Amino acid sequence: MKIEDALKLSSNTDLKSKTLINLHYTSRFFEERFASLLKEFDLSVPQFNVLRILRGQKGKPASLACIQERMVDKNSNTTRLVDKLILKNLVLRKVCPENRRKIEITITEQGLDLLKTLDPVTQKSNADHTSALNTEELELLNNLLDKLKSHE
Amino acid sequence: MKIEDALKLSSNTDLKSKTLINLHYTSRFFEERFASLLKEFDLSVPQFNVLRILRGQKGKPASLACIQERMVDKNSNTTRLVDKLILKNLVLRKVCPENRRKIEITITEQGLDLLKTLDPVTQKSNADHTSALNTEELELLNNLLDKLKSHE
DNA sequence: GCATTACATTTGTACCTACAAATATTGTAT
DNA sequence: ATACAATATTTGTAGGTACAAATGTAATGC
Repeated sequence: MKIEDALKLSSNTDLKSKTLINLHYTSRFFEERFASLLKEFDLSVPQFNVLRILRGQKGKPASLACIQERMVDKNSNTTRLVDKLILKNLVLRKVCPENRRKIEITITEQGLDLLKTLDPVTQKSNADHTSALNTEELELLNNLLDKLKSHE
Repeated sequence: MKIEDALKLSSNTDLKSKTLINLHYTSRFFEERFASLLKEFDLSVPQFNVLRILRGQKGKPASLACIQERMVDKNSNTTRLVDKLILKNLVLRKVCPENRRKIEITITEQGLDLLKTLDPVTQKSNADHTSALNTEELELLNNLLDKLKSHE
């Protein structure tokens, strides 16, 4: 469905504005679906992202700043996200002994298990959500998005 | 900048997942910038969208359900968004006389004036944000986004 | 050493989002 | 007419986002 029909956009909405609205709307469309999938596992999208980043550390602990840098939503309040994950026993937090300003966060066995359960689920969901585009189109879309971000 | 570098994605992230992450990240990237622009005018993005929808009504009042249907963020709590706009004298709310379940919302002169001030500002911002793509690429991007949403 | 600055995180506040339950009004079936 | 369902909005609650101020720790200059 074209974005102008989905949101009944005025016919004189210019192409540049329409593209940004379409980007926003399309993104939210899939985020919502992904969020409702994760909800069955009592996880929010940013919480899931924190876990994924921690797994990527392969045992090496991560500081809050390090997590934040790699989050899709850069402005998430990482302190409070980690608080929630600690309550669920999915991550551990301890003060870095070398630099007590820093916090060392690691994923627990339970967190790794949860991700292991989620792997096939999220993969299937992502494949399903992108099923309308073939490989070539997906690469094209990625390139256009990367180029769009490169504006000065 | 490629998304895998921006977020230091694992090299074995599949194309489908990468595309959805890129979509999410790119969208947030521009939403943030747009939000900080609107902030100078003491408006949030959803508040701005409500005003724009009301202007599109050309005097005809809109119900909350009607606004909601046309919002980019469908899950905004329109009642509370409208509350905030009323406090700023940008919209009016009254009960529909034919159907007292419905609420009729209209934009005030002050709201129209604000949008008039914002028009050149947002247009310039949108043009700036999309400056990295030419018309052909923008149309291609729109088509890919529309196609992506059409998945079954 | 002591003040100053920089760094890393935490806390506070206002707003937004997601969703379920509650309220009020209208329409419908019998 | 009354009960029941449908519609439209409101309210409550738990999380998330944005941003500024506060806290605690480490590094630097004198």
